[in-house]
Amino acid sequence: MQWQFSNDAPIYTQLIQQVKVGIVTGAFPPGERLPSVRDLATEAGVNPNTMQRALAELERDGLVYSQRTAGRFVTEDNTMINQAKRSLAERHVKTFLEAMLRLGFQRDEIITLITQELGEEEADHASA
Amino acid sequence: MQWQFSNDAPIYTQLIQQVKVGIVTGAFPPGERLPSVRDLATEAGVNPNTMQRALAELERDGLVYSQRTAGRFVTEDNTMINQAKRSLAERHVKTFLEAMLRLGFQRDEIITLITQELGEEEADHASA
DNA sequence: GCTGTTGTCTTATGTGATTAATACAATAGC
DNA sequence: GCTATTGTATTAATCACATAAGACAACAGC
Repeated sequence: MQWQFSNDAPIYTQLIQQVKVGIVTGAFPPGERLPSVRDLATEAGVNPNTMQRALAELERDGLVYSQRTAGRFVTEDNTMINQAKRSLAERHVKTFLEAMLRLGFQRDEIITLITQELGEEEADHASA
Repeated sequence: MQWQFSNDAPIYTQLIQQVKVGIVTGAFPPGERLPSVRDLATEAGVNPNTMQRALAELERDGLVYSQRTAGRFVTEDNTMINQAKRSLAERHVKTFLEAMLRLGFQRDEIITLITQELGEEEADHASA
């Protein structure tokens, strides 16, 4: 798990996002025990309280659950995880398109920019 | 000019973004005088100091300039404005694609999602 | 049963963002 | 020239975020 933060948003919200991404991408598989709050905090380089806050919020979403002293676990509900993934993707798509349309870009221009950038990334990977 | 803020980022950074968008979209045309700091602040529902901070930063970017007591004006440099627009777009595209690829979506899946969403928006507009 | 680890809670402190309330010099407009 | 408006600066107060340090009950594992 790679942890990195920007300074244009609260750390605890970024923690929520990154753990969530870790879950939907399988870095934290369904049913698997997460490292303890303290360990995760150390790993991410944040205060245990901050990590606790993020995990508590993920628990409210149902993506993880805690067993008093045994630790914290990723949900076994694959449907919920897929739902979370689809939800994340949809929000990204909507946010992106809203921003681009607001800037005045036409639909075909957006498609063009996307395919261009995808091509470049592919080229980058090939040359790397 | 529509002002709205989320609580997951400092207001002054959101102000910077929104004024910048206003400039590149022509809501604030090149060379035009902006409302005073106080008026803009009132309009946006924020403190004048916060608006001042945002405008000062836009001034460092060169998108606006201030004349002591006459007010603040949008740059007449269309090249700079177009450059800002392209820069904003590129950042949106990159951020979006990074997020989607990290979630594990394939290139063609991304294209599909985009075109789907664009189709729905078109339908929305048509029905409205 | 003991012990260490777990999630959880509490209190205190520091920092940055934001608001609030002014104040000032410069000057456009009359 | 006067005056109101302008950008700009200063100081203080408030709030959320983040850290720090420590405490507690519960219980898994021995």
